[in-house]
Amino acid sequence: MILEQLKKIVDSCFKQGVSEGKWSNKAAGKYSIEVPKRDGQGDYSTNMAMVMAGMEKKNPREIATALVELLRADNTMIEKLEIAGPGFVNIFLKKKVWQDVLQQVFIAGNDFGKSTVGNGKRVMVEFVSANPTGPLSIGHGRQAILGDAIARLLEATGYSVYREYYFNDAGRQMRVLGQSTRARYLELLGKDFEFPEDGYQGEYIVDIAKALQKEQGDSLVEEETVVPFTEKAVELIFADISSTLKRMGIIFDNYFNEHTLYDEGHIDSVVQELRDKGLVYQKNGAVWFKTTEFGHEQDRVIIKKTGEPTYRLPDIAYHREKFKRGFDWMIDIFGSDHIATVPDVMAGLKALGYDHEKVTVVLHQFVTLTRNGKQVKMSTRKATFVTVDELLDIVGPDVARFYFMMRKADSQLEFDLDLAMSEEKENPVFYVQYGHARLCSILRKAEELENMIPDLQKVNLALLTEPEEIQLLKRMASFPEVIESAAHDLAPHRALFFLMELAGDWHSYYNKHKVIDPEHVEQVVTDARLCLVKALRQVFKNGLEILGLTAPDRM
RNA sequence: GGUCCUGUAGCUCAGUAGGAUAGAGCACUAGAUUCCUAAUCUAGGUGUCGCGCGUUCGAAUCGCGCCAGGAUCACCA
Repeated sequence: MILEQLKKIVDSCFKQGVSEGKWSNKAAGKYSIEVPKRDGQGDYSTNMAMVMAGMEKKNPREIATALVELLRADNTMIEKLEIAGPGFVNIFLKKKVWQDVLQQVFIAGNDFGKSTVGNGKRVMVEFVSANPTGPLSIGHGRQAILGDAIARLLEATGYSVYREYYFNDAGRQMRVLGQSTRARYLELLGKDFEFPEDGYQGEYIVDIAKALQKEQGDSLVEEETVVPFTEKAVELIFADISSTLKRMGIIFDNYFNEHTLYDEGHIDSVVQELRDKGLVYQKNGAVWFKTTEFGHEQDRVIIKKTGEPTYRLPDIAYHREKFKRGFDWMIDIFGSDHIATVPDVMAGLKALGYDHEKVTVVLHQFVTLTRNGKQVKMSTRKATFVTVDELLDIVGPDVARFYFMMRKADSQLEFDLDLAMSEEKENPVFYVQYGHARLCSILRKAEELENMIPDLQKVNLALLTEPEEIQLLKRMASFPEVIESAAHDLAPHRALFFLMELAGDWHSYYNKHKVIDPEHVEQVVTDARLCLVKALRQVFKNGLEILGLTAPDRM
């Protein structure tokens, strides 16, 4: 907000310069205003003079001087101006500008940091989408948290968000699941059994078999089909998955079953439509989609010679349904192993006449687990993987969520179990949460002393002049921008880093300055600082909440 | 071989539309607590930003070419 105001001032000075013939309009929109890295270089700085220098063939410092003269006319925000380095104009703002941030925080309250830039646009975030063959693995965990955090950020910036989980409980994988379950069931009853070669070896299959035994006794021994086994397995695994998601605080608006696409004829109609457009042909008994028409290296099979579709076809049909359901924007969160499917789906959508740019795919890299400094080997087949549930048992939902959000999607994520389990010093989750708890503690103390939280209108905010206080005010002021940019770039980690930095500023301040200390701190200063504390608590609370983390009052 | 991602301090990683002397946490060392929670703070130092060339006032950031690691290239999903 402060940046926006300053931008207006700078822009109008730029225009004034144009109308006075000091420079041309060429640099419009090319220059920027940013926060300098180092102290002493102002609250903000602009590179306008340097951008212009190249275009106008003039000395940047001359332009900077002219710009400074124009900016000097402002007396609302600007305290001081300096020309530095190769031609930066450093802008120092009045302290009052920062002190007034507290007003904004109090007025906005729980909404501070949120915005309406999304303008109510309907966005679907599809994530997790694991088929019910077993418990959620660590990789799913990352995706679940990443997707949910992106959804939360979009909600915070004014989008209307719909969370969807796409799954398929049919096909070969389900047969194998049923066969595995039957084998375990027979094993439990001491009968002969044959475990499928590529069967699911996890302990959870045994649990499912036990549940079946409890409900059905030995009545399924003579069962010819695999159906009751598959059904039970799917039922229990799905219950397990949704309870894991619930533990992580994730609630989907809808679970979309691939079946729907067949039952309602969407698969057939996609094929028909592509056929009508001449983009489909028969070869070797299979049906091929001419993806080469869309710049791909080779065509792809969409219906096998067995008559079954490959995964591409339902994926395309599913995305078409998303469009038909009227979403303005569709975000898919996938693991990097899905990379090959993306171009095929996009080609399908293009072929069907949809604007594929409304689909954004976020691919995240893998997760590795380390423990005692060594990488934990994970294999689903051998069931040596760590499930999200087990992880939650070990570290709890806040820590799990925090760690999964700590890296940008493009980076591989190393999950250090030792660090995550630590309840002391080095755990960044507690560092941030402790910041909030400390603020609560001070406010409790204020109440105990019947000090009461002072009325903002009566407090003299001009008493907040310590460098650490200005730093905290600045940091708070940037919160809405951070949330907006994190949402825009679908990058929750950036909001998390903000909270860690805010916590750092706050812990330093806490150790250096007293808020409540009748002997050394004047009451009027305490009042002002209590306002600062209250506002800080609000920012911590909002930030933690937007990311789905809890904000404990005490620790 | 094609496509995508990654390569920044001993380790794990930030670095938003190219900006000034490249940052944080961990680890290591030494200190800080009569009083708002020491799950905290303060002070110590490290870098050919994988390599090379180019674009320009200016490159970790953009382009091209290499090198290394990961993912993926089914009539599996």
